[in-house]
Amino acid sequence: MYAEPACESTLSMPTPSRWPVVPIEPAVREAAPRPAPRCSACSLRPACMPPDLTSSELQQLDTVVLTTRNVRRGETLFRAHDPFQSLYAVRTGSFKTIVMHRDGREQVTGFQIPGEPLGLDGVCSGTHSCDAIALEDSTVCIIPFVQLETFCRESRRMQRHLYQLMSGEIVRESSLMMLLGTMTAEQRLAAFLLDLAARFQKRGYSGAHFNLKMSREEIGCFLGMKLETVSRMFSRFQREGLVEPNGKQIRIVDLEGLARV
Amino acid sequence: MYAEPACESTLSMPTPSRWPVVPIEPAVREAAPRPAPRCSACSLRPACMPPDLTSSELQQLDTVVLTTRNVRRGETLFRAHDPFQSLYAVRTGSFKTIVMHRDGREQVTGFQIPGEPLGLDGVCSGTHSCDAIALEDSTVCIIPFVQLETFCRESRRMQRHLYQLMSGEIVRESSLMMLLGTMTAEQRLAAFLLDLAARFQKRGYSGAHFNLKMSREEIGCFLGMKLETVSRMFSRFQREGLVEPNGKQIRIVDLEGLARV
DNA sequence: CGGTTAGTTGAGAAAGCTCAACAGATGTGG
DNA sequence: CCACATCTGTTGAGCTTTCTCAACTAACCG
Repeated sequence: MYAEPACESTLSMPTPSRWPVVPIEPAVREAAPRPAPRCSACSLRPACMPPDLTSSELQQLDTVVLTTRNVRRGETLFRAHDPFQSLYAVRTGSFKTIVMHRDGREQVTGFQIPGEPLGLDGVCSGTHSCDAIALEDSTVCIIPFVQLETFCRESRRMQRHLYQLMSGEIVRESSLMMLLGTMTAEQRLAAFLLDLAARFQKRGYSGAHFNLKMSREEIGCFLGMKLETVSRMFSRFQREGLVEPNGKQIRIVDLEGLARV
Repeated sequence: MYAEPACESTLSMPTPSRWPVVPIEPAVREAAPRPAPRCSACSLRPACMPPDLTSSELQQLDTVVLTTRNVRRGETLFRAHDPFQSLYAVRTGSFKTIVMHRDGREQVTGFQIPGEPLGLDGVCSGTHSCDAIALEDSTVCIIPFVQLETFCRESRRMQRHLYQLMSGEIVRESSLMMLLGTMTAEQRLAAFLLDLAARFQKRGYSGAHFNLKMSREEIGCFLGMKLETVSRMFSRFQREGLVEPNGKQIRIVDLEGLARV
């Protein structure tokens, strides 16, 4: 999400569909799984898979991850209560995950950018517990869970990787709880921008200048505050010379200052 | 924690230590691992392990979980930055897990009662990311992670169980984020008491009458509010006839009312 | 080029925090 | 076993942060 890095644009180029029978029309192409460019050749593999797979493991991985799926902006990849079949890895674009209370209140529990996993919530009950919604036109790789389990019984590296992925999600959520439980609105937004900057940097994009794909309301819903407060905090950061916000374009001017907030 | 159920008291009876060499003295006995009563015979197994293990799987489980450890009230089972070696299952007593910010602010991320897991945060980086502190004198089973991984490659049931355990933790934390992000202080305390009641009921204790082992401050630190606010909310619930709090003794009078808050 | 949505800003209201006093419970040493 | 010190919990008063409601502007879309 956020940035539009030229270097990834090839990933979002439409691939000819080999989905059986179904005629290739926009409405269909959008929902239809399609052959995945192979993991073994994927530029996102370092972000997504263990670094040290052998070539035979890579080969087997290619037989597990066979398809991708396109999700248009605003559409759901899965919803709460959907049966859980597969994990997903964001390939292009970006998503938000939300949990909904019965009374309609919703909480954004995360934003996912390319290379990041989706669907881990579904393992425990066999049913998804949140909605995953595309923030822009996006693509995901589909990882059928039963096949992945089999693979993990045969490959220690892959087994360990999946455990680490899930544990990482647990740790990420703990620090989010810390954010929601102990920080002021100002500190939350600063922490959010710093986290974003770090994730971009890690992927080789600029950590200082990016493009938010989510609205002020979605940021607020993630950080536990109202959109007006988000907006005020952006203005405050601008006044203090920490950040140069221009709508969804964000330029971080003073990284250390932001960290000190 | 909370309740002192007579039915579990046998679990906390001291077992003769066979820890090699070390003389049996209080200071030592408290820290020393000791032989675990076997999983195959454990009354907590339904809460802790998959329900459908074969007898050969049970036998193998007994070779993985060989020891327990006692932790005195206020002491840590592990700390953030400790190397990760093992998962733990609470056997008797109760724990809190906390994440600490560099500036000293801390957030309680969970309370664990018998049958619940500890240490899943350590898998992702090989280092624990939180402190686990005993709320009362407690015992845990020690589950060496490398052996568990081996077991999971051999047993689908166990493999699936560990995935479910971790995913369950992810889902639990999401709903906590929802709580912290969208609810009022009153709603948070109500949700907390209801969650507690449900967990007790599930273990066969009274869901309507229990004994909190954590302080008002710890509750506040978990729910993202100050201890004074926790205390005021307890008083409010009492005035409204929902809960009969008597210090740490809690009696839930009107479960539906509490759910409606 | 209207109509709609997203973002900014202000003013007043409300929830929760801080500080402070006090009461009960708990623990400790004489 | 009591007296004293220390924690833990409760309650009140005033203050701060954030929310709510409202007006307005800019950007986007058909």
